[in-house]
Amino acid sequence: MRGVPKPSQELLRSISDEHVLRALMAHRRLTRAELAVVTGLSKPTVGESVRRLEEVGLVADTGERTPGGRGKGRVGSFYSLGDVGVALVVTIAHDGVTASCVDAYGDSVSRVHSPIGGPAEVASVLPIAAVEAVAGQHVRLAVVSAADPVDRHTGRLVQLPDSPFLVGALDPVEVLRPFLSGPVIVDNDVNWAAQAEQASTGVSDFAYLYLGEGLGCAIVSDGEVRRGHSGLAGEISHLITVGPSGAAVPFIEVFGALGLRQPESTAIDVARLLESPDLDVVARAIGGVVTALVTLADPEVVVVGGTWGSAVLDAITAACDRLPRHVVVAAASVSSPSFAGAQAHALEQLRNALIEASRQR
Amino acid sequence: MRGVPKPSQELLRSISDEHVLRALMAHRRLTRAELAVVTGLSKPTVGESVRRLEEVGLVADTGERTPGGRGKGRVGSFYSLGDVGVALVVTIAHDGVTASCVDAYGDSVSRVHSPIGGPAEVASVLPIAAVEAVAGQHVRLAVVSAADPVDRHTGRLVQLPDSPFLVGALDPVEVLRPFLSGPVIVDNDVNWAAQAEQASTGVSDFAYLYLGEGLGCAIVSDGEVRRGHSGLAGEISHLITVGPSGAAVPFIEVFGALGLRQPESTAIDVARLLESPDLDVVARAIGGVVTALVTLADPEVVVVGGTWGSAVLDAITAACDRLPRHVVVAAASVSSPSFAGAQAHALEQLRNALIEASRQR
DNA sequence: CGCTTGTAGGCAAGACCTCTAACTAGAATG
DNA sequence: CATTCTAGTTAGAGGTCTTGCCTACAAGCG
Repeated sequence: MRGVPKPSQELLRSISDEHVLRALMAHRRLTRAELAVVTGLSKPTVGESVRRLEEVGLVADTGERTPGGRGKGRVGSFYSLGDVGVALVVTIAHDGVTASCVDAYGDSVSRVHSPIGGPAEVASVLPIAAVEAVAGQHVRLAVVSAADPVDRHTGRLVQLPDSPFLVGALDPVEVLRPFLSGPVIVDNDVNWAAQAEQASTGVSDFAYLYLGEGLGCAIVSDGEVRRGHSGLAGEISHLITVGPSGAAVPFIEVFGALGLRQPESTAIDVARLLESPDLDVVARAIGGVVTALVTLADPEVVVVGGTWGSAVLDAITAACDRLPRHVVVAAASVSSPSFAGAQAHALEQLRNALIEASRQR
Repeated sequence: MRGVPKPSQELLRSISDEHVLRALMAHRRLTRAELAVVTGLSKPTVGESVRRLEEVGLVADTGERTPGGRGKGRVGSFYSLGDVGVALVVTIAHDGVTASCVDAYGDSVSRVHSPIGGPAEVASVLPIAAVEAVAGQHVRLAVVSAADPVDRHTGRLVQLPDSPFLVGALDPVEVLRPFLSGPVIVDNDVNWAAQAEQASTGVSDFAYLYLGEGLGCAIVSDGEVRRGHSGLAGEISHLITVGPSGAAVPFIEVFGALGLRQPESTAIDVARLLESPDLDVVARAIGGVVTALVTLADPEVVVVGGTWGSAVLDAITAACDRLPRHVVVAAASVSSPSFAGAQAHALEQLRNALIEASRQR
């Protein structure tokens, strides 16, 4: 039984405030009369709510006045959110760090990209990029996308046996905590990409198969990314599939057996892979992975993304057509999906934090 | 953004009523004074709510009075839920149909079991068992557990290629609709079993591996059973795993290759399996299935149930200890898990339906 | 210039809901 | 029979929402 709130006048008031705040988030600036129409509340109720929210600084009179094309009538005052803080969005990939701030309207108010030469530089570059993106603004929370598995409970990046470790050991929570007043939310880039795809397509049950230097997968069930107990759901390197000779081997070893891994590393050599004569073998192995996805997660569609995912889409589709349970395979449709997904989540959390703040005082 | 209700006095009232109803569901009978303590509401508020609910028949004066050991003081009246209807719980397995009614307190008020000889008899036995269990009561909804895959949208039982079809083609929604005034909720028995296990252990991320005449699996993520797009998540017969000779083969074919399937059927011959010298091969194949579970769903624990699941638990544990990603394997702890899970869901839905009814009038 | 029209915002009254505090009802106790 | 204790009711205050009406104010028109 989920906790039902106690009935009280205060509850009603906070619901009114939430309606007003969400309307301003969606429409940027509105007069009280417009707020009444948009929220469905009465004018006096809106008036009271605006007065309260203005008092605690969540809403501010913009100074703008209505007449200016709207014709006749008394001038109205436009209200918008006050100086209310932003959310920090960070993506960490093996080739660089991006930091960006998003405000409660969903606008990027800054964006900094810092290329890096290798994993070792992340720890030093990250705070610098963050400072620059933040630029003195009040940051309420941060959302981080990293190209490695993330421990769900600690937010730390973890290395799994025999898996490429692109970003390297890092504790983003610790690094970013000084810059903000709220939580740091860390997750794998593939999970964020899937979340962006979910928002874009509206499909509630699908799998996102990421094929790049690393191999990953995200599973969306009932409209949400499912991370599993430790946050390692979708780390498919060790999934058993069909190897070159038909033997049962871990997925990642298919690439080893075909000589498609980078020297001195566990990462995949994408350039060589794309010219390889063994693409059909790779596709058959991917077919085994898709079989696992279909049997265990039953997605409506398997979305394929990553640096070489779309290049081999036809081969994958052909391999999947031979499977006993049919499934639709499609290419990913969102660009910069990890960033988009992380930013969307940051926006949602920022908005929730503001609603929460309106309840406190 | 989930729909936030509009603020109104009526909303407060309905929340008060919900508190009173839930308190009575949990405690069976309470005086108004006790209701005030349990709900945290004031005495007058409780008094009003009881009056309203009594008027629409959801609450009734039991006639019982307090004094009887409680000492001095004015006698109080005990209130309880009125004649409020029940939920029908049905399990359909290859060897019989069980029908049972549960009331809003969670008590089974009737239970009927009808053995059957084969799948063909289900259609005729089901309505008879339902009539007997219902016995004229007002049934608000039904929850059905079936030992075959269930289409999530239609509630119909479906046959997957090369999978045993224990119960056979059936549309429980159509069969049961005449007996009740609300929805019929159908799902696979393994999913219900996992739900019972979830309620019993409180673990939010785990997998339930069912090993019986049929093979099945349920995945619980973030505290809920995840069914996938069509409801076929966990139908693992075709999952690729390690076969007898080390080749990559579908899980179900391991049993075929070892001669452990029943003649003229796709079901597993459990008696022969338990005496088989190839249990290590079976365990290794199950290890491949567990690997898929771990990589895709990242469960905290893999719970093993079914008619032969616990018998081979040690072999499974040994096979899983050799996997690169470690996972805890445990035996299922709930008895009659499918029934328990279905009944728990029926109870929850029945209670919600009553709260809903209190809002209508 | 003054009147009409139309919009923004505020005020007043009324309907409800919940709460506290005080009061009534009624049974056991000594 | 007075006391004590508990159940339930009544009265009044505080708070929120809504409807309906009023004031403020700018544009347009004769």
